[in-house]
Parts: sequence; C-alpha cells; structure tokens
Amino acid sequence: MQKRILVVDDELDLRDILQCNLEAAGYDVDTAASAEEALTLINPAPDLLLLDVMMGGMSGFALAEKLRKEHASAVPIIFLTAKDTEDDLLRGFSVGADDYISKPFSLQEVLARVKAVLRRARQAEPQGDKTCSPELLTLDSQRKLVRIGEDEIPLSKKEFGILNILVSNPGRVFSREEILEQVWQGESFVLDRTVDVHIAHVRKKLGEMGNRIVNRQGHGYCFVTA
Amino acid sequence: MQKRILVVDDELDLRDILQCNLEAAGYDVDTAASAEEALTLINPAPDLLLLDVMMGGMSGFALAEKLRKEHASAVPIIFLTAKDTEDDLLRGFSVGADDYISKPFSLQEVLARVKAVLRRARQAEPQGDKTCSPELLTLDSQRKLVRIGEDEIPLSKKEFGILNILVSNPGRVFSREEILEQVWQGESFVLDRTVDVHIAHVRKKLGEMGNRIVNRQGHGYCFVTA
DNA sequence: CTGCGTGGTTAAGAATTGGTTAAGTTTTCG
DNA sequence: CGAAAACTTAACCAATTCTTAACCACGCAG
Repeated sequence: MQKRILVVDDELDLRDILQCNLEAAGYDVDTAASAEEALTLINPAPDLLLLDVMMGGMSGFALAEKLRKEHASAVPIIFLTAKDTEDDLLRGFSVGADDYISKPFSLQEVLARVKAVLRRARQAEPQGDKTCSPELLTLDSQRKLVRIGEDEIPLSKKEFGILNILVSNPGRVFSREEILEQVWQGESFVLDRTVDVHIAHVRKKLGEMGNRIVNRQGHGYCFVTA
Repeated sequence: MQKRILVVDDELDLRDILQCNLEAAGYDVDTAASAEEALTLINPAPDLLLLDVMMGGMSGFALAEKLRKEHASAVPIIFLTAKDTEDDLLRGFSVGADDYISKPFSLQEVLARVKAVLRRARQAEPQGDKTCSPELLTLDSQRKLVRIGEDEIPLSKKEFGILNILVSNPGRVFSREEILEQVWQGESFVLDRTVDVHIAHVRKKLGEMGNRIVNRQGHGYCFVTA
C-alpha cells in the first residue's frame, strides 16, 4: 500500500531534499535527473510524478505530453517550476497536470499537495468518482461538480474541496482546522469561521441533501450517509 | 499534556517576545541564546524547536544537523530566519525542517505554524481507537461518539475527553485535577466539581454501562472493566 | 445524634458555538 | 476596464454546552 513517487529534476540538491523528505513521510521514492532517464523508470508506473518543468534535454511538459499520448499513462503529475506565469500554468494543465508548485516552495506545501493528489487519485480509481450514500450523490472531480440524481450542481473551488473530504470519509468528523489545512493548504491565515460560510453555501446548493452535512458542536462537520 | 517549546535565538528581544506570547498561548517555553546553550536543554526533548538560523557560534542549521545525526532526534523544527533566499530554504529542509518562517514575521503566523506542526506531530503518533471491556464499548474518535453494541451515542467535547482518558486506562483512577488538566488543557480556572457534572452526563448517556464509571472516594474516577 | 467531608443530582445563568445574512475584498473572465 | 463570481470577515441571533451553586444522601468520627 506504500505509494511510489518518481521525482524528476536536474538539480541534484533538490532531488535529494525531496527524496529524503518524501521518504521520511513514508513514501517510496525514485529519482531521475532528466526526462530521458525518467522514461526508463516508468515501468511499473509510479503512483505520482513530481516533475520539474525546466530541464536540460526534454522539458517536463514534453515528458508529460509524451507519457499521456504515447504511453497512454494516467499517472498523476505535479509540476515543479520556477516560472509561474499564467502561460506555463495553462500549458501544464493542458497536458493533464494534477497540481502545480512554484519554486521556491515550502516542504510543507509539497507534502500537503502530494498527499492531496494521491488522495484524489486513490478515490478516483475504484469506480470513477466518489459516490456516497446508497444513492444519488456523486462527486465529479474532473468537472468540479456534484451530481444528485439527474441534477448537476457546479461547485466553487473551496466548496468542492470541503464536500470532497467530507463525502470521501462519511461519518468522520472533521474539525474546521483539518478542513482548512486540507482545502486551503496553508494559503495564509484564514479564520476558521470562513469554513462555516462555505458549508452554508454547499448545504444550500445540495438542497435536501444538504442536511446530510451535519455539525457536531464543538467537534466539527461530518457527512452522514443515513 | 502541555507542550514544551524550546526557543533558540541570539536576540534577547525576540526571545522574550516569543516566550511571552507562546506562554500566553498555553505552551511551556524554554529559551536559549545560542545553539550551544540549546544543546544543554534538549534533555528531555521538547515537543518543538523554534530555531533561528543566523546566530553567533553554531548556526541554527548546524544545530539541527547535529541533533538529527548525532542525537538521532526527531523533534519537529521550525526555522526562523531573516534570509529568505531559495538556498536557505532548501538547506533548511535538507536537515528535515518542519516549517520555515521569515523575519519579520507576525506573531499570529508563528502561533498558527506552531500549532499546525504540533498537531501534525501528534497525529503522526499512535492512533488506534480504544475498545474497552471484554465487549461492547468502543470509543470512535473519528466520529466523536461511543458505541455500545449497536447503539451510537454522540458525546460533547468534554464528555468525549473525559470518557476517552478513563476508557483508555481502564482500572486506573484519575483525580479531578488530572482530568481537568488533560481535558481542559489549561483553559483557565474551572472548579473541579465541574468534572462531576460531566461525569453524571456521561453516565446517563451510557445507560447501564454508566455504572462502569466508578468513583473512588477521595481519589477520583475510574472505568472498571469487570 | 450531630457535624463534617465526600459525591450525586439538578437547575439556572454564563459562555461558547454554529447558522445566517450582509458587506467588503479579491479574483476571474468577457 | 467592468461585471460577475468567489472568498473573507464581521455581526446578529439561536441553540447547545459548560459552569456554578445549591440541595441531598451517605458514611464516619466525636
């Protein structure tokens, strides 16, 4: 069940740091110094690719495109890059990036995103997307919407994030802090009451299904299946 | 249960400010003016190290490396530094920093990160749920409730806290003071008789199982398995 | 029997917590 | 640029939880 991560970067220091810390976090880590070397390591497919964009030889984007198109690979990819222009961002996502981290980054940030992407990937596997309750409620992470029966209800980023972690662990109570950490990912310092407001929005959007999101006073929020 | 933090910085002002504010936030704080002095204070190991990078004598990085390598210590470390270049960031993480705060920083920021790191550290520890008695009574900390046979009984925060420590150590007697310390965590000054009231609530919620919570006159409360 | 220490129970007021709305700010997008 | 959407914060109110104090019961020593 241990997840294997392939780190591709041409800077030795960065590779070492990432490898060391990811391993400390319990992952199994391989590294490659170039896109070309990475290609020799993608069988068997790792569970996640941490991919530098700017590298000598084939760029990270080029490698990603090659993997997607020629190898029909769906490995989750997180790009690492010093460039954070919108163009790059868009190009990254156009080849199916799962996330994007700009250098310099904090290790905390990397770990959080790795965790988040793996979590998304895991729950995307079994049968497409997270369906909860004996019926009727499905989260579609591609389209960022929730389906209830025939209805498709679009959700904002935060709304989707919140509903996602709640529905992914039905019954489990998440404190506001946990929700902030997972959905906001250290995005700065936001009051925990902000979560309440988003919860209210989600509840309203879900209609009757909204009262499945239950507050346990003093503990946090949870999604009940019954 | 109170967390101990060791602040290492060569500026007296900064030490005082951090100590004062962290203590106000309920932490137990020691300070050291140098890496060398810090080394004399790491036994017993604190729960967190706030470590300035630039200091006369041994640098913060050097101290961190020494701790990790020579003392095999896994204490969480947050670096404080005026330098925020990428090089420094990377070097910090290479020795296993848990977070990184650039001067000048806001106290709010420090408190938030301290809290986050300590929370991560705690949840990295154990986590099994307590099932007690040869049968039938399980505390579910994810759902914040007790299960007795088929029944699921939700508990308030204090109720859960009290039942948790009692059930986690069946047979052991906890004085009211101990219970206050663990469950209330220095939340100010509360009469110990308050514990009695919560015990009564828990007993009522547990029904028959409630009389497993026994008072030992003059000593405190305990949970009996037989 | 009476006084004292201890603990169970109850009720009330205090404090905290959560739902909600609204207003201000930032981001997104045409 | 300007409008719309998303996000954050603050404020108000209602509901729950927490705290305190009071009243009892019990056991024991004087």
